[in-house]
Amino acid sequence: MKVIYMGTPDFAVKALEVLVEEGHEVGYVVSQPDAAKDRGKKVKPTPVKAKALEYGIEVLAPQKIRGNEEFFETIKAYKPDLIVVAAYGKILPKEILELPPKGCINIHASILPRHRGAAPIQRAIIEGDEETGVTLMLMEEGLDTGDMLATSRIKINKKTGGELHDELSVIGAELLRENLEKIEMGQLIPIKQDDSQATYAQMIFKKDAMLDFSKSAVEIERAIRGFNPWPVCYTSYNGNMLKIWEADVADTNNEKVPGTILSASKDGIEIATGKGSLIAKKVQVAGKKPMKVEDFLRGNNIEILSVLG
RNA sequence: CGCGGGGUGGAGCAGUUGGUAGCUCGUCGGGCUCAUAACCCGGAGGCCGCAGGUUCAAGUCCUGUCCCCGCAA
Repeated sequence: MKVIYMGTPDFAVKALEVLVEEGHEVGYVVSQPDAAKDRGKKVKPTPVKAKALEYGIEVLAPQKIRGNEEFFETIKAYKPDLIVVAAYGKILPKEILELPPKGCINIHASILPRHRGAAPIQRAIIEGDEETGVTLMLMEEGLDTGDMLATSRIKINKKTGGELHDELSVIGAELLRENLEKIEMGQLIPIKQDDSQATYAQMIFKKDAMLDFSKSAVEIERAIRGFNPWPVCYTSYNGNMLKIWEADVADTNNEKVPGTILSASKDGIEIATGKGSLIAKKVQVAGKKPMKVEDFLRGNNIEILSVLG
């Protein structure tokens, strides 16, 4: 098939590889415009763009999609059979959705209709879901509201946002691979989403990762896991930023103010929360790499009973 | 050239007004002990990121360079 692929971050790289590996003609790859990011303000291509360039595929990175005549005419002239989208980052207008005969197919990192939207992977962890997955769906104008074509499920267990992200990226790409032929043949049966069960996974901002010790230790641990490796839950200790990369939950009940450091040893730094206590296992301070509490304590003194936040 | 912190024995940190390096842990050997992640004794291990400069003398001052990290986007 003649395919146009739209995607931006790491999550979307695998699916592009699958399209190429399966022998489809990817005429264009559409990605977000390069932006000055990271330390030093260096402009870097998006992961998907980088992969496309490796393949020698022409990359389009329009600033705007809606009302962009030049862009629309370009892809229209290509006459794609199918458009595949994975974490592209922009809403596609109706005219593009209706362009390819086989439709626009999206790879979404959740079992729809749960977690529609921007950050389905992290939100699934944070909200304590037992499992999540990937959904292959036909796109329509609403945000992740289209009919579902196929799903693949996976247990979350104690995975971090990063681990789950990587697994779902592969699972999503494989789900696409398994269904490409059926898509081409029109053999998949679209299943309507039950809108009454829909939830939205809001985009994540750095401030979302600020720790609130008045919550239960269980909830906090999930946030720490979900926000790892980005933005990483943080609090402050003596006015300095302290990130917590990994933590366990303990039943220990106490009367201390949430955020109070109860103890500190090689086994972790125990912190009082609204319910139960949290045991930080891996932490990081500004300018340093994340390190096990055991290592951290060798060179840093932690004052017991001081309060974080 | 966006702002800032840092690169010191395997790990995490100290290192004062420049005078050849110290702590905690680990590690190796020995001892105590029913036993131990405990305790005691002893040992190994560092061209102090790299290059140059100032100096009688630099981890410690100056310049350049590489790498890591926090913030901001």
